Amino acid sequence: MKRITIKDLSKFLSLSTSTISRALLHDKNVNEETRKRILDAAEKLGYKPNLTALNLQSGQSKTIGFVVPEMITPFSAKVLKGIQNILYPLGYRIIITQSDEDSCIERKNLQLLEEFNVDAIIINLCHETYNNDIYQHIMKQGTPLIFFDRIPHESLDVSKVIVNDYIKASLMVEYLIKTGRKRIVHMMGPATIRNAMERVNGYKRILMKYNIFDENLIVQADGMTFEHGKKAIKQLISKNIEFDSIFAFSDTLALGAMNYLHEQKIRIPDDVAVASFSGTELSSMVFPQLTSVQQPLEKMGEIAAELALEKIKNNSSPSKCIMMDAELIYRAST
Amino acid sequence: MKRITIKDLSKFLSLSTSTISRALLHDKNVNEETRKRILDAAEKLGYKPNLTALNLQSGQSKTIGFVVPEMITPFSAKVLKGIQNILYPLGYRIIITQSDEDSCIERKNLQLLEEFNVDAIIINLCHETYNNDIYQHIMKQGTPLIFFDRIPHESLDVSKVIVNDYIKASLMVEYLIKTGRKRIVHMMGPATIRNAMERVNGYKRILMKYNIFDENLIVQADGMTFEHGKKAIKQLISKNIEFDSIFAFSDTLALGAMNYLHEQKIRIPDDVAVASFSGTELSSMVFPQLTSVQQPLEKMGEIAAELALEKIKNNSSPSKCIMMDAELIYRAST
DNA sequence: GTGAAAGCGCTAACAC
DNA sequence: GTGTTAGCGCTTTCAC
Repeated sequence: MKRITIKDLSKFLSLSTSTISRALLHDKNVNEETRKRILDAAEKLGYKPNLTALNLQSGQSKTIGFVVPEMITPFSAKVLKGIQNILYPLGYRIIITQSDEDSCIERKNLQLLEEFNVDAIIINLCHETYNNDIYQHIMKQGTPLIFFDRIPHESLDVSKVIVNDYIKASLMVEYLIKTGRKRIVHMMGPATIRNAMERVNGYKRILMKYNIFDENLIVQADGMTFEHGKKAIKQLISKNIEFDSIFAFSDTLALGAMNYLHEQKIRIPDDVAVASFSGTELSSMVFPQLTSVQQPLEKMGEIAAELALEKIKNNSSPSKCIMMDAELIYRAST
Repeated sequence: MKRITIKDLSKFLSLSTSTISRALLHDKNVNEETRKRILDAAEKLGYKPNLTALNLQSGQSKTIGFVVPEMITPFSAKVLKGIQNILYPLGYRIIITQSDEDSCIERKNLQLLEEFNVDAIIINLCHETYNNDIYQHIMKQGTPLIFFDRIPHESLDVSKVIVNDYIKASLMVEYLIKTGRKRIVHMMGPATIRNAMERVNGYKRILMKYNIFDENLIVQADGMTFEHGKKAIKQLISKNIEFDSIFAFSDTLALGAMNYLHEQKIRIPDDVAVASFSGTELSSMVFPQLTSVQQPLEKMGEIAAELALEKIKNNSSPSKCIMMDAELIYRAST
């Protein structure tokens, strides 16, 4: 089923390919009559432009790389949706790679995207710093890098999309306090993730403000999975440290913790309230439904895509850091 | 940061572009000495082949479309992983589109993929039949269509990857009976999905075999979301129909049901056991962890990708229907 | 207002 | 064993 090309049209209409091209591009230098004939013929014969040829010509690959740490929660999928909203209508393809929270895989993914000659890369880091050399290498090649959610340290001059982790964590913790909780555990994410530090700092600030800070209430998950969350809370309990609530770095960690609490017949929220930070459907698919900081993920994807487009148009355009607002959603777990 | 091309190499080495090309392609018609010089230079200057040029040349887009009904559960992401395993190393891009369980969106997505001129499409249907015309249209264009999980009726001559829904549903239901359950509810998926019919038939067969079939125990969810599952079980309960277990069409529906049971303080599995059909991490992230039919999703993705490659190589190669084995995983919910 | 021709980066058929 | 050339589908000078 050979595709109709501009050449076919040119033969069919006994016109040069350039005229056809012009008509198709709405160039004014085409007789109205001719234009119509061409458009009709194109329609009738089912002409579709060959994107590959256009890309070769323009020197772009019209492909954007999207690098995410995981796709087990709907987090990345929602951001992806936003990116697609913006980029698909513009004819961009999106190549997705999953890093499985592993910096080595992330590294390989970035190399893969380099092979693919992507026009830009939108990325949510695994762990900060480990791959800094590659980020810089890629940028030096002239490929714009846009970060969202988990971003690297200031050192890199890149555009970013984030929420105010520090403030939102503070607000969530303060909310827990207002509902009468005093022994609030923070299940912290890996310290190599900048957001983990922001959130723990927000947490600390509030607990100190209310004079109820206790170092022992911070538990560090060794990783980002459900099992890590479960294990962390198990250890805490085995140490006989009392607590009446948990503020977790992510939905996944929170779910792990909740699962263990359930197993131990600890009631949520009666005995222990649970809150998290994320904003995916996951929070409302468990029991009890989870109170959490809801990030505007789809919107974040859209913004990230727009930042990418800006940089594609002009790579030396100034980098922006867009701070999005996030909403606290109160559900049954608190 | 202009990319190094074969022409640059040719100038740099004072050789023709064809010799360079040959060396790079490991063509034997190149002097060993020359070959080495070329490869060294390519390495040193950081030569990367321009995939767009290759694609234009070969007439392929080296792009595969992937159409899925949703990405809220990790289901599609796992299949995607399998597809990526096979296709990324071969230089294929994968374009993902999400249909949100809506046939209209699926339709638009398929049209989008047509614009992108993909070499093949791997698809998990929303609802059967509604878009049959488009499937046929696409195939007539010469674009291979590979179905997995939810497949269309026999009428289409396409390759497919599935599990034996009928048998596995039977086994799961039989397992529930063996654990002493007698009033087993089946929460059925939309009848427009072939698998829903297969699974309900498997369910029926076993209940009839044990002489405990009761029409009232089949509830039909109006859709595929968590809320649909919740609503369906709520209605059942409001009708005062007694039951001691649920076999749900999908994880998502099962979770909705579980949520409602929890709300009503109905104990799982003590009062009501719950089992589902799927095979994602979701089943082990809830409480109690969910017994389910675990499909080898990543493997299914790999097979689907291979089937796609077969068809790309030779579109008239015979269509295959690969039936994968699925495992019953017994967890705390039963 | 239209056509001829060059060129994007690469491969392959054809010379030599 | 190497070079020349054409061509993949398209846009875009440059002529006329």
